[in-house]
Amino acid sequence: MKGVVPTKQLKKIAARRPAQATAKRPKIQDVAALAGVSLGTVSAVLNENGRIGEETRRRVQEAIATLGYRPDIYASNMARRQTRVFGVIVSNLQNPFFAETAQAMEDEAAKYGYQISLMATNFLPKQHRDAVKQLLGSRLAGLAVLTSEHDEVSRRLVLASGLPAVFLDVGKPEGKVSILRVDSKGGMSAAVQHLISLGHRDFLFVKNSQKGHGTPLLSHRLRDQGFAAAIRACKVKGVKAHIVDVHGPGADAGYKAIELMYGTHKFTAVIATTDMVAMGVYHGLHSRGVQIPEDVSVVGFDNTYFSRFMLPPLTSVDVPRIELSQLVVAALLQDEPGRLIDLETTLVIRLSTREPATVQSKAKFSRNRPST
Amino acid sequence: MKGVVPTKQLKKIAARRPAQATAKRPKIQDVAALAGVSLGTVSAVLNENGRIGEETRRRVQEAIATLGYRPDIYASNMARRQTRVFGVIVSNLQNPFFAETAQAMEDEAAKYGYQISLMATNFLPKQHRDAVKQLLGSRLAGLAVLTSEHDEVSRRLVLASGLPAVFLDVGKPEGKVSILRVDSKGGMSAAVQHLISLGHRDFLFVKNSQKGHGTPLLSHRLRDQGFAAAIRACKVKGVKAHIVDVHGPGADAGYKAIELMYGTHKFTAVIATTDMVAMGVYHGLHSRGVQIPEDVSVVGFDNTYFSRFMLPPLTSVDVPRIELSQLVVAALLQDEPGRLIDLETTLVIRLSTREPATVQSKAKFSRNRPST
DNA sequence: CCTCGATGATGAAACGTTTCATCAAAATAT
DNA sequence: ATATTTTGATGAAACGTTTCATCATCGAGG
Repeated sequence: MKGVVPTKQLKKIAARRPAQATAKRPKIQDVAALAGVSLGTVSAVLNENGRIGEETRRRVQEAIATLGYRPDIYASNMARRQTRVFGVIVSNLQNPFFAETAQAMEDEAAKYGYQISLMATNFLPKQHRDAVKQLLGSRLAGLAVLTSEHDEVSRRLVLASGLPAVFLDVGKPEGKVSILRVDSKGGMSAAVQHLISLGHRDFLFVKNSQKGHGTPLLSHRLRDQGFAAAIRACKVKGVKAHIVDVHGPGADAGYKAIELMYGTHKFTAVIATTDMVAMGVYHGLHSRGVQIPEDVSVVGFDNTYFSRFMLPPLTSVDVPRIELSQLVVAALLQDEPGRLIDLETTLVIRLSTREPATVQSKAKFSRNRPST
Repeated sequence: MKGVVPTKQLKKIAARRPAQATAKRPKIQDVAALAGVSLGTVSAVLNENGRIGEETRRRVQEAIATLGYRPDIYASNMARRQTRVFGVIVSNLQNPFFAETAQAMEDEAAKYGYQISLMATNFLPKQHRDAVKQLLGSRLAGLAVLTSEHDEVSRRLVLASGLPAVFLDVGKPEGKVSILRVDSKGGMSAAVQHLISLGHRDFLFVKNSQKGHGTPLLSHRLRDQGFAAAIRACKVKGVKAHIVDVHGPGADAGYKAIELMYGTHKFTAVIATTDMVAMGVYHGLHSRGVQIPEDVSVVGFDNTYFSRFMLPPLTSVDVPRIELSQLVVAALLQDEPGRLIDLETTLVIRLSTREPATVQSKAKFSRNRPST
């Protein structure tokens, strides 16, 4: 609130802001005139529809080039009653996974001349619904809901809009709504297998569901289920798992989880539902003097850019952002009945996982540490 | 490239995509009819310009409410020949500082009914220029260039456009271009003072300028200068500083910097030009068995959300994102001659800094560490 | 030579706003 | 009572595209 100009006054300015006398840009008319053709022809060339003769096309393109003409997307959108914008809803740009995904979506959409309108829900059901409403009200070409905390109301809004849409993880394809199913189960399974093969038997799984006001939100449900399934499916004797669910922003949740569980419960390996959560877990363990991976192994989920730089580098389940965005954009573009889209995950093993202490003592690993 | 539908085919679809038969929404006409007034009156009410009688305004607003009318921004933009969108250029969404700043900008702009069009340059001069061109070509209401790698060409493009703009750190106010000067000098000075008062004398400063093809880019120049100035200004005897400049993405650069300097140069404290870089520094030091802060202290710059969760939590210079976005948005809205805008920074002290080893041995600190 | 279909090109109408010159009515001054 | 100003409301024109029914041309088939 230190701004020089009070908010209220700015609001007035914002509303009245006069139309800028922009340096005038060429319009289709100009192109048409220069090329010696009609309006409609130029439009046809631009949009590659209709039939255009070879020679005409060349002339038009030449005219476009010499004038440096670029179509006015607002006029275009208005005439077509349909924008070239995909709405993208994410939970939280703070989380690098979403930041990276948003970036990937933008790049991918740009390939086809589409733009992205990005909204963050910050895990608040109200913001989520508002975002959906606002986006639906703006003539989008498609909507990608990349949060896993859905609410029924907004789901139905989207469905009713008839807009091509992609939801993450939750629900069934219906109308034009496709479901992108990240193979969380497979990822979790790989993580559990990996830890078990190292000799771990006592697990702590840290969930981070975000509680809405009324309905509990379904965030990361597939991951939770995947973990449970992996534990169940495991043939090895003596495997035990504690599950703890903490609310709040990712990293803080991880910290709290350790606060809650460490000391009172036995575990040699932690699986976090998110790299962010894993970060908090690191912090929690570290502040209790627990060494990773000597004392406790940790696995994350997302494989964000940062996981490489955590200390020690984090073993994490990779959710490929690039491919994800390709699949989503393709689905939105095609504008066909909703279907199920599957996305594979892979476990990336780094230094945060190794044999548990008991096993370790036999192997006698020792880390490169300076004599103090 | 695993998408089910080949890119080429998608491009065709993308171009031809038929106008969606959207559930038709009320237009101004409908509102006018219901309220029993004319088009222009409704428009006047909506934009709070012109003179409207009390009673009329009420009726119109009622009609708007009952119809659930929301103006079509595309038609509006077209008629006004001016959008309510601010262009925002950042370096890299991977970097949490930019992600958080982008979020803050979006929130702030939304308060005034404005939107954000976000572009990332990934430190590539070509992308930077392309972004500027594209944004300038789209009837923006203003442009914020929040990267510090400017290039002269795009600076002039912006200037020539006559658009209200804000640049970060570099250059002089001119035309409608304001300069937002983050007090990097003050921040650096605080960081250096802090370290010196702890007893440090041998510094390593890690720059991360991004080299363009032709011209070297000016990223973080103020921070570099701030560091140099702080060292120079310091009255204490025996202060020495090494400066190393590494290119590439932040965290990787930090790692490389340590690779280059550790062992061959003497330093007890590292100041990184960025939290991201600091992260890489952590990694580099750690992999050489160097303890933070026992052996080497580290200071970052930005104070991103993550710095709290690094191990140990990172001492960092805070650049307040919220206030930054308020200042920028205010400047863009006002649309007045460019001026100099100052933004304060503050040093946030966490656990990554303490007395250097020699001093420390006297004090006999010891960390809470479990007996292995 | 005539007809027909295919191919190319045309331009008027529509999209949903904002703007602005103009008008009507009411309030005020003369 | 008349002239003048103020206030409030009007609606046509413009914004820059896309769309689509229509027209012109040409080559082929009869």
